Amino acid sequence: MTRAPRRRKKVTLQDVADAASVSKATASLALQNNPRISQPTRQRVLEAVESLGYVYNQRAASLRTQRSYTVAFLINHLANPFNAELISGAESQLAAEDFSLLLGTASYDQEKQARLVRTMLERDVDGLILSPITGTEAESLSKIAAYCPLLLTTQHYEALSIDSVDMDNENGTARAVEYLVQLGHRRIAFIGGAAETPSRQSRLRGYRKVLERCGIPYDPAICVASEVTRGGGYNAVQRVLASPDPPTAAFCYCDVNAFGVMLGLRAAGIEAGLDFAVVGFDNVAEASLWQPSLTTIATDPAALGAQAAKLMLQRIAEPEMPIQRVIMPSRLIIRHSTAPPAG
Amino acid sequence: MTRAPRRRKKVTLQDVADAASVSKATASLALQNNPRISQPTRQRVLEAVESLGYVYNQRAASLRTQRSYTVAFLINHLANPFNAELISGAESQLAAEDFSLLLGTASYDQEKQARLVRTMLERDVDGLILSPITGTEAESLSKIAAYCPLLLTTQHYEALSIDSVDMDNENGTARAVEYLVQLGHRRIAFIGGAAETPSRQSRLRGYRKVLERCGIPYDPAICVASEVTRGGGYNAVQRVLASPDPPTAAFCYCDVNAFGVMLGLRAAGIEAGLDFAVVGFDNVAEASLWQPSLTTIATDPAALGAQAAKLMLQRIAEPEMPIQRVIMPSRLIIRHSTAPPAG
DNA sequence: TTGGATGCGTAGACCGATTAACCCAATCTT
DNA sequence: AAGATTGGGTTAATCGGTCTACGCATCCAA
Repeated sequence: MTRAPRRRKKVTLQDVADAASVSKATASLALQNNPRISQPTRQRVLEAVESLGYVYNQRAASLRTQRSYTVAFLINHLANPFNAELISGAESQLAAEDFSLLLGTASYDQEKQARLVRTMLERDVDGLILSPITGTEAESLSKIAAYCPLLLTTQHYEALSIDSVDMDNENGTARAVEYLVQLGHRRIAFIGGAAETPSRQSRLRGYRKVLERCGIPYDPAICVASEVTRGGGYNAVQRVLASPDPPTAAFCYCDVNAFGVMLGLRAAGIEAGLDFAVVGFDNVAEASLWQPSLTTIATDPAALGAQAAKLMLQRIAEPEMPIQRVIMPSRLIIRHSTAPPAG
Repeated sequence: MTRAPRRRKKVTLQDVADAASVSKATASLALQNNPRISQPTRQRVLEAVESLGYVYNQRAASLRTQRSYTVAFLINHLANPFNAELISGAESQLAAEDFSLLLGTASYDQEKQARLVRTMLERDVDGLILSPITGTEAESLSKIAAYCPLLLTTQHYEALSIDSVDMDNENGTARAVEYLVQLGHRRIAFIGGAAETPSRQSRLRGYRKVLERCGIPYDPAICVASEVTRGGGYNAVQRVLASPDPPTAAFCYCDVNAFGVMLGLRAAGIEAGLDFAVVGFDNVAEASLWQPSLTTIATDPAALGAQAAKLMLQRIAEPEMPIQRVIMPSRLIIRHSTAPPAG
């Protein structure tokens, strides 16, 4: 196999200028289509660019212009399809405006997140979109926000005035629980989600609101937090089934928990969609493939990402604009894991 | 055009130097732990950094050092879980070496890919990892490679001497087909994959090698390409079933095609794993959830991405090192979609 | 006493763009 | 005809770092 081609020294704007027999300034202005440069001169510059194979150096330019046309996006874990879509939506939106996306994955590691934030600030990004690890302190977020445009997604902090784009946890959950009530359920469990996280609290709020509106008492005994895994759902459902007055339905914090719940039910001889109603949240791809297919709340993570990017671009263009909090709509998708109570 | 954003003026190294009553050069060297700077002086500089909240400007430095510590990774579509894992693996590897990853998604659009490549080169990345769109011309690739370190993944070009990291298409397929033969199958279809793509050709090569070795004739009538979607597999399997001597098993180009094949079989009253054996390729998350669960070739996309990143870092460190082609191993995962031929 | 070393910093030229300020004909005003 | 415009460019400062070459004490050996 041949060796790597020797990399030739890069062509700079000065080289272009020399080739076109103009000054560097003229070359620069010509490429910016500045009306001050006459058509024939511009033409000469463009020809020089072409013949020398000049590639614009955005990095050098940004030193002067103080704009990097780059936005960082930090998430926990890319293999999570929700996050993949989120990033994907953001990237498309950014690319459409000639921005690039610097990606960082923090892997649920507080320290790694901090290191990545640091790196991104050193990279001098125009903005930072963060899907913070649960447990990230508000103070460290406001420190970042003081330094560069910051936008939170997936988790927002009530107390901080920082741009955020989130899905509608509260109303989405409410819609799901309402549906269960409509089916005739009165004992509805709330299963899963890491305790104390803002997103679980929002969903719990939506859940309680509906109960209240329908005159159903709230019973902490059938509301149990868990790890956001199948195992978490599996264990949690066992617990609520063991309660003196077991539920006939469950709203699950997320689809993954819901899958665990369905497995846990089956282990207890109960079949979701027949003897018990299960609703999830997220509408991940597996939701429609599961047996029975999962009734769930669909959010649109790509739209969420796109919206986050759009808002960030606005913020960059207009730093003094008032803080915005965007809530993206969600909708109920009815499948086969839900049915009226047995009997 | 909006007016220039009023950014908080950032603290520069000069500010730090002033605060520590040293020159800019000294401040710079101190932060680099250069032995030329005495301990007390270094200490003063570090204190100034701390008290002023100085943030290093990697972008400015890179102008001088000609190293951006940034690698671009271009893929088609991030929502594809294979790609998500690929990127994820690469990002971790890069972050571990203090590099950042600029992400671009080309969305199967040749022109968009070209635009992204351009943008990345203008961003002055240290290297570019590309999972090229099928149909990308070799010539344009070598043009890129002449300009900046380039690494191909997912598709390689025999004729080009460019670093590449790929999964083992040929042997992986061979292993799968061997397994089918061991089960007793003699009529084995090859279904799916976009015609003429390098990766399909490699897999087809692996398939034919095994047939040859086992003295089974190759029959183009039961080897049909298709779109890389469920629908593609669905339609393709109908075609081979209609052949005069229909197969009893199928190797599918990828899991997604395999799912389509299973659906197509079911539509024809045939059940995979009972009357017919189906093998996929990729081992996507759904493969284990499907009914019946899918026997498939597992590749490890995260490891692939990590390896790509690792090789790129080597290449950046040593541009003249000989071109490398890495093939990542794959393994057969036996599940329930395969069984000996009926009867 | 003189000529190195040696230790610790600093001056200032870069890197590759952008852009404010200026310059010089040619043309227009009055 | 003198002064003001205007069109088309150029000069040189600037962005925020890095790094080579040099300066200046101090100390040591001969």
